[in-house]
Amino acid sequence: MELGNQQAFRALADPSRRAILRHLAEQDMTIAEVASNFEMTRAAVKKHLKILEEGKLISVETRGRERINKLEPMALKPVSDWFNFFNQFWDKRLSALEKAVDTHASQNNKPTKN
Amino acid sequence: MELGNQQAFRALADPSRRAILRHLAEQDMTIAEVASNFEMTRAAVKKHLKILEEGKLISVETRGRERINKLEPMALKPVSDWFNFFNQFWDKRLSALEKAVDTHASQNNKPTKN
DNA sequence: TAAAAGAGATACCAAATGGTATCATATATA
DNA sequence: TATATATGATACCATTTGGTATCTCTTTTA
Repeated sequence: MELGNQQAFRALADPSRRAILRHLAEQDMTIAEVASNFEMTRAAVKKHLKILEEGKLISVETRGRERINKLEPMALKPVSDWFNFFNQFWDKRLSALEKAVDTHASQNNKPTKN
Repeated sequence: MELGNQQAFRALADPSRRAILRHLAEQDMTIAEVASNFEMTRAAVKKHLKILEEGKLISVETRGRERINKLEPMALKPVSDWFNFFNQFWDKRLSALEKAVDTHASQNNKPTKN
């Protein structure tokens, strides 16, 4: 039943790991390259990468002696979807919009700006 | 700098706490009421509620000897916004829509359905 | 007012977490 | 081939985490 992938939620709980994801959004990186952006040992970074991998938030491609870490953005979608449950509470605007687009409704019930 | 509220991310990392939020989305509850939905002691639930409160995901109103726990859905927005950074990778549709609404653009560049 | 109910506060515990240091292995490269 | 590079694998450590049990405090209520 468990919505949204627990391992992904867990991986996202740590600020260093979220920062790593932002870096990997820019470009694929080896472990050492990722580590160069942090004041942590390479071993610590590798642990974070492992947890990100367990959450399927990144994938790893071995190339020679290097491991290329690559963002897997689709894995974030189920997590993001978990939040959408709460859209009903904090922002009816977007969900109304989605519905409008999906049904090709006109802009009569235009949401209030901002 | 820290985007998206670390305390909220931390609070959301635990499945029990996410379940509590879903329950509180239905209705406000006392600690005992929340606890009745779980196979945990009331003390354990109270700890979870404390962490949710630290992440500002819930607020607490003391009423007599009871503490009414109430969902604060707005606190989820910054977290959800953090994910929107990654929209560019997995879903250009919604972000395009947001922009269209914010700028009052017409439906000329209507995003592809689904 | 005495008893029950709801919650707060500690103290404690096992396991997970985030980190380091060290040694081993595999792969390029001079 | 010898050496430097990139990573893997352990072992270890302090702190946090998720949980229980117990005792106290406050507020209802019989």
